[in-house]
Amino acid sequence: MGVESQFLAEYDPTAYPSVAVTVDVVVLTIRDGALSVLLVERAEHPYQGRLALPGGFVRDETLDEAARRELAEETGLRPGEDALARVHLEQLRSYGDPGRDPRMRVISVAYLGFAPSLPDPQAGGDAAKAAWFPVETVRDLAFDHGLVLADGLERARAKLEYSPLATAFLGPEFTIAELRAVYAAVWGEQLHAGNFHRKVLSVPGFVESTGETTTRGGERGGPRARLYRTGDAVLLHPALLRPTREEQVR
Amino acid sequence: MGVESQFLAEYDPTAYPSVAVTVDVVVLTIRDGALSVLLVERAEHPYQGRLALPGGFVRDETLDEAARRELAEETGLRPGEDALARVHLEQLRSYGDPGRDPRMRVISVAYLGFAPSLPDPQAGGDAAKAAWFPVETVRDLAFDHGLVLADGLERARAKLEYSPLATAFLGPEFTIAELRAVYAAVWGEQLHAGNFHRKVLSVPGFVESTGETTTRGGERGGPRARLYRTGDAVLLHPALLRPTREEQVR
DNA sequence: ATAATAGTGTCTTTTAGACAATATGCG
DNA sequence: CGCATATTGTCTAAAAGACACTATTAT
Repeated sequence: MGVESQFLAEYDPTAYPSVAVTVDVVVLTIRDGALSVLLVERAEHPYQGRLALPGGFVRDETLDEAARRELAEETGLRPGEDALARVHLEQLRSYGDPGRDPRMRVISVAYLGFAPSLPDPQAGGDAAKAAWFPVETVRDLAFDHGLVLADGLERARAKLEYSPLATAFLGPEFTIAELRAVYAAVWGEQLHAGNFHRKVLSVPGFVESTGETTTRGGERGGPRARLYRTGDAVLLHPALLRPTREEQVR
Repeated sequence: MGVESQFLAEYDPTAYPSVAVTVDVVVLTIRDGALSVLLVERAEHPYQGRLALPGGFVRDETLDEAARRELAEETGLRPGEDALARVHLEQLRSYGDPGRDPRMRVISVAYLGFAPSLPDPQAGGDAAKAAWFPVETVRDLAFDHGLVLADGLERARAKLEYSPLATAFLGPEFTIAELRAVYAAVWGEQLHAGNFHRKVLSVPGFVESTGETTTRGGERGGPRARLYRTGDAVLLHPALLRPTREEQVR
């Protein structure tokens, strides 16, 4: 018995109806100080006209490649472009409840992305209207994308605690104040400037100095700030914990 | 244009060849003090005779249900059984590289389980030989299951730090020493008894006293230990961090 | 000049971890 | 009895967090 026919014998199409696999991407960025997510307006049924996460079917490629391809298509960035390469992408989790898509059984592998400031999306080719939306204003997404977004936000908030990925929201050089603004936007909390500053510099490998400073002070005054780039740490130790949330413990 | 036909128009079978979706389960338990994983011997090609994670095709059910069903089938536990209900199961991540299964494109949604001591698996019905193996002895798994297992172990180790899930490896009542043995087995490190004891009791909601003690002391002497059950915390705060691994930070 | 901000200093509280001490109960 | 173990005590170091202070620069 050949491998193929044997497999098909095990694979009873009645018991296992055909399944589609898609990737959906939660790409986050900071725009005007607000944590924002890339959404597209659906052109077709179901959920026509509703906002949804960018995504599409997986082709003959890895899941990671599918996620990056979808991201490129929806942002209108060229695959080789530097800005695209600087987006951090990681798998979030998969969603496969029967009925989550009314058309057929669809398993969606969701990805989470952290992007530096990007140009406004160009509705490149077949892509529907895409735009950045502050996450606080988002509601009534298509499919179960509201749940996916919520899971992505929680992952992002947790990730900033123990990984240096906050720097993925910034350019190659940044000030401690800019880094603090990322944490404030993602966590939705103000952070104490002095303590944050000392803490960041005390974590080995989080950031390294460039030796340079900004060419001018802040908008409303203040000294020039030193510039840093991302260090070589992959884990923050000790971690930068969110302000105590005793309430959320139980 | 109907919803179905419209979908099919978008879904070009050339560009998107048919895909199978499976669940694979990394179930961990503590046996004789060693962290162990449930594996099955493959009866069929490919990888005939090799050990693999238990798993199978997703039917008309949620992914979570599929994982619990596969777990029940491979352990021989009845679906309604109490022991099965006490197994903690959570989604790990998905694996979908083209070529990871030589027969066709297979996307596998992996689950991670924490089980209390279970009876030896009964090769229930069509299930292949299943048994528990100490994770340290495992090698050469079928497919990419070695990678899946490694990811599951890392998740389990991290999870013990900030969640009370270590108690899922134990019965409903346990001593602090038993809990410490779980941490030692999963992390592969000895922990200081005195400091561990005080730390566990200091974390709000981690464990609560039953007021009872064991009926006799340890095998080789010592006083009777107090018994505890799992508390109502879902997050440990402050967390129980692994002994410093400065080395692994970069 | 005024106000805002970068960066540093100081102090208190919490937590981690090393180590010791005491009491209990098995063989 | 002798030893292993449960539990508690003590002390030190690391880290978190509150708050104050100085220097710098935009307006």
